[in-house]
Amino acid sequence: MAPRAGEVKAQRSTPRRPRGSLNREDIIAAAFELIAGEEGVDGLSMPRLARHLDVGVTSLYWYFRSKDDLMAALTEEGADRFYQLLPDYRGRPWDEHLSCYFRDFRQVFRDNPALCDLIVLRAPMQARSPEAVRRFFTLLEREISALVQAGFPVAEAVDAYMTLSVYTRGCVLNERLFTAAEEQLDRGGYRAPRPDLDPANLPVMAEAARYWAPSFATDEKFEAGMGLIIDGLRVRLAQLTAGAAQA
Amino acid sequence: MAPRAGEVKAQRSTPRRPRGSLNREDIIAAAFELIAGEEGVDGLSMPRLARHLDVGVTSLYWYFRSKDDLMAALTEEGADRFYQLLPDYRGRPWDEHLSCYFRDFRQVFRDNPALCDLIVLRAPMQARSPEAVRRFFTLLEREISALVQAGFPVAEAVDAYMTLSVYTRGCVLNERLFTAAEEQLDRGGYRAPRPDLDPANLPVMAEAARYWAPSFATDEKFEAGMGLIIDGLRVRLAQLTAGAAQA
DNA sequence: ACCTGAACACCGTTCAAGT
DNA sequence: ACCTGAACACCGTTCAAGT
Repeated sequence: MAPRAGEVKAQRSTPRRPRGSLNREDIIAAAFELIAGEEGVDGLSMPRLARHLDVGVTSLYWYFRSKDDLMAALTEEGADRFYQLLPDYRGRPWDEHLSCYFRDFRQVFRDNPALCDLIVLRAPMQARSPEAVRRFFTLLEREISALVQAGFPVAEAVDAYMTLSVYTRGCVLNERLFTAAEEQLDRGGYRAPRPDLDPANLPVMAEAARYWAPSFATDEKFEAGMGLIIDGLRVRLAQLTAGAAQA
Repeated sequence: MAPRAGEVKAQRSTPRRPRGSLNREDIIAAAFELIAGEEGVDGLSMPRLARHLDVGVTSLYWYFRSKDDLMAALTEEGADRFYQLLPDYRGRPWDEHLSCYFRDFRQVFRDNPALCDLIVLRAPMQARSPEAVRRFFTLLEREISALVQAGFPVAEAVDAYMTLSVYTRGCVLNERLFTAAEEQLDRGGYRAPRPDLDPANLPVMAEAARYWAPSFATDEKFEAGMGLIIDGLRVRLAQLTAGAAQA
């Protein structure tokens, strides 16, 4: 069937790329440009990426077996970028070190939604290459050593770091889902009115509504939770040093 | 173009459904059957759902404006199911109450991956109907009242609950991503060998590897983190009662 | 009022080429 | 060795009907 007049098949503008003009790194870089934009990680598609690179869609499949394969590479690159954005707070007291570090940890994800989607929402560690894992462990070495120097045994230092990491990513996830839903509601979704909390049936929640932060997303709420965990760590450390003094 | 012999257009088996034979609840129930199965939430599609119901795809659009609309309904129903699976631990000491409650909180999500995907990965509260929010607040009233009775001011009780909730969902997310990635690797993905941690460069991590739990997914690790948070709460409570005794 | 298939734009992926 | 379009199965959604 002949195309109707004015019917233009979506197609590449240039006739053909020379042979060496494409490579893995350029594709990954272009993908990061796309996901950093309006459409985000969800808006990334192979056709869109090909268009952005002015390449035939199928050319991408020479460098990546599948979209999953590409996503794994993006996740890996994203994780590296993330580690490099975390400052080094060594030298401060251990509790101050921790709160500064995880405050920034959270802030980096808030500033980079694409990084958040890549790492918090889909990057378990075993999906990464040996080099990426090594870089990850190097970061952990730095952070966990600081706790060991403060007096924590290695096992407890690991638990401490992981607890704060899990908590922080939980906060980030909460906030990310919250803002995503807000955007969707703004784009014409039905927004239900807040139900009024009857103080007769729900006396505590009626009062709690005054302190309520949707999605636990404020700096204050994050700090409150982090403070609880660090207080717990202070207790442990006190027990440990007391035990050591006794022995 | 006439279809080739043996070419069968995927189509409904029965000729046409009577007029009142479909409704919102049946569609939601069928969707839950599908997402509870092998394919999970990601495998849910409008055509698949229609096939499962033996209905024309477009019939679904009479009851749900869009797939997003359907997903919101599933999330809402899922949240209700989740609340009902949480047992009531009132009457126990506040710290025991909390640890039992959040231990179950985590276990429910581990037992129901579909519920986890629906609620942990995409259900911020403001996407829910007034009734669902009311039911949610009713649960919170029960849980937070227990903390208030133990001596926490309302604001701190809310923070305590939310901190544990965020931490627990962080653990659940971690584990969910981990198992999803494992499955993908088992389905023929390339699995990189663990890098060996050179004790010369990474002395602490080399020792930590012995205590390492991938994805913080063991019961032990979960309990360790929860214990830290509850220890932090004990500190607060002690400060509060000391302050009250002084006044 | 409720159910329907045809049709459209989009997606991921395979394949059989071209250079 | 690298790049390509045609083609396929699938998806979400709209529309103009049928009953």
